[in-house]
Amino acid sequence: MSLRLYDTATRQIREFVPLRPGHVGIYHCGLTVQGPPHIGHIRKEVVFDVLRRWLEYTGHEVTVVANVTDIDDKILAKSDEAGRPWWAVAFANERALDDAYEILGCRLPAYQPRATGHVPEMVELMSELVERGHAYPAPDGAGDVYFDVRSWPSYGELSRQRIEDMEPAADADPRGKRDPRDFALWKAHKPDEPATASWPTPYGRGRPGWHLECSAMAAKYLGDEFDIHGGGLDLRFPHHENELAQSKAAGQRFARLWMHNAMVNLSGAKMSKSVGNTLLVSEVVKRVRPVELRYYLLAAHYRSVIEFSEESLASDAAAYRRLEGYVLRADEVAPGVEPSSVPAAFAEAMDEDLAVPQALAVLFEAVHEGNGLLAGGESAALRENLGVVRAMLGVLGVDPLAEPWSAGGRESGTGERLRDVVGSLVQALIEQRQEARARKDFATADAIRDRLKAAGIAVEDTPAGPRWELADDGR
RNA sequence: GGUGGAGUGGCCGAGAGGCGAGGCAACGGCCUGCAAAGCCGUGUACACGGGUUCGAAUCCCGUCUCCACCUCCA
Repeated sequence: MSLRLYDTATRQIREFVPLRPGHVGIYHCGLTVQGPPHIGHIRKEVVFDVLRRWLEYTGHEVTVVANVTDIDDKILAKSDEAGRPWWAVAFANERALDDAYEILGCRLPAYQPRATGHVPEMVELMSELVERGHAYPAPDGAGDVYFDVRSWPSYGELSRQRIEDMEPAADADPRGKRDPRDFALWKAHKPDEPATASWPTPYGRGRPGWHLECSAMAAKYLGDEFDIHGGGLDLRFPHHENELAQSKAAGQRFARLWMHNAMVNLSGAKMSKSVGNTLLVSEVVKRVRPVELRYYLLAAHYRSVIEFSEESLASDAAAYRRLEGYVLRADEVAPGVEPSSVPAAFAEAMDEDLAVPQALAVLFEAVHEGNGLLAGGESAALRENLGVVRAMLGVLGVDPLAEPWSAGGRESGTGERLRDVVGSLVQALIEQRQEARARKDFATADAIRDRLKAAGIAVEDTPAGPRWELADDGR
């Protein structure tokens, strides 16, 4: 059994065969850093992080490249508004993206190339396209360079559209375009834009168009043919279509398989800045813990739309706590169990186009079994179950005993020393409560428990004695 | 207008001709001094109308509704 993935280009689930056995190269479009990431953006990161973990679990070495588009119209506009250099705006948002990666337990890509750091590669690619007759400088001499869509017969193959059916560009400013659908490889410098936002080319000064960036950087880091190109579904057209056309027209083979994750909707519409219905990662993480947000974003199949709601977020957070509760309790009873290996049914689900919902069903069944085992105390069966459960959680990146979730316990950012202090205070109170219970002074015992509860600490009595954890403090 | 996708129990969310995925919530019970957690049990759902079939949520035809892309967008 091996991995099968849905390929947007052929619209079918195909067996995934890496170009080089045991090695997988993935390029997915990162962000245009015009603002901090919202949960729609980060869904893509979580989806591709799970893919990467699954590939690694099944013995592949994975190279992930995710670009950072750090120059574009909106960044320049934001820069104007804020009175700060465009690169300062871009960098601040790039930082916010990296923070989001980290807080959600997504491992960083191997390379995060910035567009502005790869201008020579882009110019080279653009010149190649001009030489081959697939691109041309704007006849008005302004410095724009366009891709000639009519020169590339398979243009439209990725999104299955015929050029005739496409709506012509809305700006209605063809400026010498041979076809209104021709798109800009390079955008001429405009007098009102800062000089630092343009670079010299044989066709005049200007800055790169978005599509050209990805083609140039994918080839630089992954070669002229690589395994998987990913991104949000909204990028399929025009961005990925254009990338594909450019790279192929320049003689490259480019991506072997295209993967697109579905959107996160809010109030029935795609979460996006232009609609004004975004939920920033930094905001949502105040309502649920980061690991719960990660679980929420990965629990649905990656090709299904997530209609965001507070209710479903809370529901998934509760579901995750069930998984976590088992692992933490089992680890207390049977300490030191490391992740082992994943059950066959889990592997089959993951292999079938990352069927995470089905994989989760396998996981929940194992946890259910584990909870039963837990009642009997330490046992070989419990240890085995815990190892298997941890292996599954690890593939999804939500094992509470693994990095980064284990470090700060349930509350990320809680200092270790502070935890120790709180721990011993709580322990003292729990001992008092135990004494009260022993002499059947339940009023006192309950008062202590209520007091702790009010302080955000949940105490529960188990066959192995009382245990405590930080409560959900109503979030 | 073109290209795709979706409508599943109170909610979320898989599945894709025949055995009630899974989770959240709810209710009853067990356990508990009481709780919490857990365990046991309780729900016959697949937008609507036709059709095919021994059998349809799943296939076919029609209808309605919703979403994405065709403009910057994960």
